[in-house]
Amino acid sequence: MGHTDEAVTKPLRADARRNRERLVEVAVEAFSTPGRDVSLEAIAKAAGVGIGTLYRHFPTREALVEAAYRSEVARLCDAVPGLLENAPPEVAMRAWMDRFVEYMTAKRGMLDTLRAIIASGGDPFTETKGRLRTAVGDLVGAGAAAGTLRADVDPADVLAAVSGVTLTTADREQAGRLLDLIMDGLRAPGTR
Amino acid sequence: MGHTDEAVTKPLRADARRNRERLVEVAVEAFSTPGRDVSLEAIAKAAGVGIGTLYRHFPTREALVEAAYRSEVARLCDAVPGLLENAPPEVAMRAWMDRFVEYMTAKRGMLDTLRAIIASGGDPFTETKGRLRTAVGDLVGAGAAAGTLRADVDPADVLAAVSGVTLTTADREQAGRLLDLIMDGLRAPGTR
DNA sequence: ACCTCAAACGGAATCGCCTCCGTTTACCCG
DNA sequence: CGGGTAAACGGAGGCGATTCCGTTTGAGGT
Repeated sequence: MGHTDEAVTKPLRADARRNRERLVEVAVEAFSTPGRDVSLEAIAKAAGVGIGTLYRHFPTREALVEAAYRSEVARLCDAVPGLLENAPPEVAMRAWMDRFVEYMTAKRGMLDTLRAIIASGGDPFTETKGRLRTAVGDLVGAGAAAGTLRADVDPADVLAAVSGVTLTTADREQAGRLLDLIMDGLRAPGTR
Repeated sequence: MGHTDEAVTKPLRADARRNRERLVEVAVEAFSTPGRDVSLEAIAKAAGVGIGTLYRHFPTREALVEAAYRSEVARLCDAVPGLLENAPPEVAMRAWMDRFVEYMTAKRGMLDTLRAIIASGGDPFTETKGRLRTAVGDLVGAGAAAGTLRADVDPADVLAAVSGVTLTTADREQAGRLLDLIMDGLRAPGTR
């Protein structure tokens, strides 16, 4: 009755888990380059497994893309605690934004397939959106607690702003400048 | 100045036109059976042409489906004058409804691909809808002029009603009874 | 009637998707 | 520490899509 997935997932054999991870890893890499459409066989080979193995783990191309997508989101969100440990919140926030740009860039290569997933009834977004919101919320919260970031910021707004930057900017440099701009707006009054 | 397509279409060689027609014909037939997904090669063979010929005329599967769809609509609309010549308007209307049911049945087999066409930006409907409206309008007009059908009927409503019947009924017999019912509603007062 | 040539034809060849099944291997148990 | 077993592996094979190019043919000009 869970709403997200199965609590009864069997422990998966060691080699199986290894291969699955390997596949997602390669898939992220492969899908990140836009324009190139990679064959599943190529991904399997790059991951050092047979095509059959790929298909057992991901019965359809969509399943693989979705896994790759989720994996990227997870990496992004999991990075937050580490960033907060090693730097003051406002610096962590800025660093996280940079990662976000990378993440969105990767997503572009998957866009077509993600569209297909949506068209066929799936919804890869609602879950991941929640996770992202939480991640930003943690950063904002830490900054507010430290007094360096404004406390009245809606994480969703930050997300939207950063998304906008990645979608509209051409190169990294420009994106960096815009992110700096956003950061300025996030700082608590008097901490400029 | 046409808004629908190219006024500069070259006259197409005789054999080419023959083959194209043949292909559409076979495609309609093939797509009309739901569930069966026909290979393009099968269609080509059934039409007695090589696979290359099929691809030259219809570069993608979608192009073929759309052509088949348009062809069906055209057949349906073109039938109206003939029906009106050989029968009083209310009888012609009823006969046309029967044909409409057949047409919708055929469309079901194409539904998936039509969906795909829409998803990729195409719109196979607006044009055909207009043609259908005109066709029904002619039938209604003739009936009104003859005094056997109500004059205040919106063709779009008739279309909607008949569509509803085809979508909800299981067998021909039931559909026939419902169409009779609709016909009754269309008759001019006192002509029951 | 014949010639010419662009248009049209057809199908072999290539490629990716996906299935199926014989082989290998991790893990548990005595 | 073997031994058994179910899980996992891997790739050959079947199938459809799509391209490419050598061959055929309709149609206009002489």
